Amino acid sequence: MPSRAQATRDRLQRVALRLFLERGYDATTVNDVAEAAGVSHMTFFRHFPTKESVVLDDPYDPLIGELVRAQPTDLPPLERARRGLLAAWSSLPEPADDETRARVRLVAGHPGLRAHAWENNQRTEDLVAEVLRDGGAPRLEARVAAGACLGALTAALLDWGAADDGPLGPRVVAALELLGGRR
Amino acid sequence: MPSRAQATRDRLQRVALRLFLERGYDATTVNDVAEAAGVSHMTFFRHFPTKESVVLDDPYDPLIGELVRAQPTDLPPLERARRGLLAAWSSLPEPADDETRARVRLVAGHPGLRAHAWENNQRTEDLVAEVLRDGGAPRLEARVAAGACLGALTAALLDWGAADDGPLGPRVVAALELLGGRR
DNA sequence: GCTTCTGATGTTAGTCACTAACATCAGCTG
DNA sequence: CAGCTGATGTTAGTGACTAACATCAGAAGC
Repeated sequence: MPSRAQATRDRLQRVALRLFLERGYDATTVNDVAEAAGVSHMTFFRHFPTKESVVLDDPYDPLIGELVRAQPTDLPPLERARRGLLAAWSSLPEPADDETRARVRLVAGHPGLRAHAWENNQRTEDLVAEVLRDGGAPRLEARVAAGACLGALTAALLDWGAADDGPLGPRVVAALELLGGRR
Repeated sequence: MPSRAQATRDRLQRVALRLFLERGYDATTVNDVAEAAGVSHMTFFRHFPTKESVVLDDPYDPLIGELVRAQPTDLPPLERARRGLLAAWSSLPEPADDETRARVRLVAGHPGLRAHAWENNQRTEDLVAEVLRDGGAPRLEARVAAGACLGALTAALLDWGAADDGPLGPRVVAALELLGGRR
């Protein structure tokens, strides 16, 4: 991980977020970002495969997979997914700073970005569904459980982004609790 | 609904699906589709706002909103959403023909298309969440219920698309049943 | 210090989705 | 047949993204 490249990458990301917030995402071209960061647009694309990807990072999949797998297989799949995601959440550092909220809002307010964010989510969902299937769940049930839990997680994140106050954690926990089978 | 325009639209959609299946989505340009349909690329974009939209139609939102709203407000939001979506489903014609399955597969196999399909889904989700809030549900709970139900629906659709046999309807019903609070 | 090698970056010239402005053409109405 | 209107074509863009090739900065070895 050479440091010059890493510095350029960080600079691009920082500058991009700032410009997107200032001028709006669509009104900011990749060229604007590159120029403001003092590089050419090619350098931008060497660090980020798409304009959207500069806003969206999501490296948590492996951890989630592990922790869902660690839940007892005699639970119903929905419950297993739920507990696994709760466990994953509680083992992560709270990333709920203001910059993250700004990022969530940026994404929430832009259909294209929302769609891309959902792609990440979908990858996680596929992973969770696969783990559930390995634990013996029928395919449909595995997918539904994964879809419902990830849907709830996303809802919590968007809800937190739209709110002005309060930490993310409790919302995530509350969202997953709501799937917990009380009626 | 003038008939010439409608005919052109239908032709574009038919030709597009055929070419996408034959050559792949990315390898087919909008110009290819337009040319094969005997029109210019501008005509394509007059009928479909994006290349992706020619594959994705989704006019069911208003019905879903109505039917969720029609469920008793003294039910928990998740249950209300669940029953409303079940009602909406059972009042729709079964669209589960081979062409639809081909379409679902096309979408499932292409990240960009999946993302766009999710946008439609998100619109529906927002609508359902809003209806639930109108019925007195707290914001987070409304979003979670909507997210979980729509996630389950999508899972059912993808599951059906990936399978070789069987109708869609029962899968949808089964998916929503799985959210029905048994543990 | 100088060469050399390599990874980071720049330049240039594309393709393709998508848009705006304006021209034209087909079919219907009077 | 004149005229109107909606469907379509033409042209000329912008902007995301890619490929090919050139260059430049810094570390490694001499």
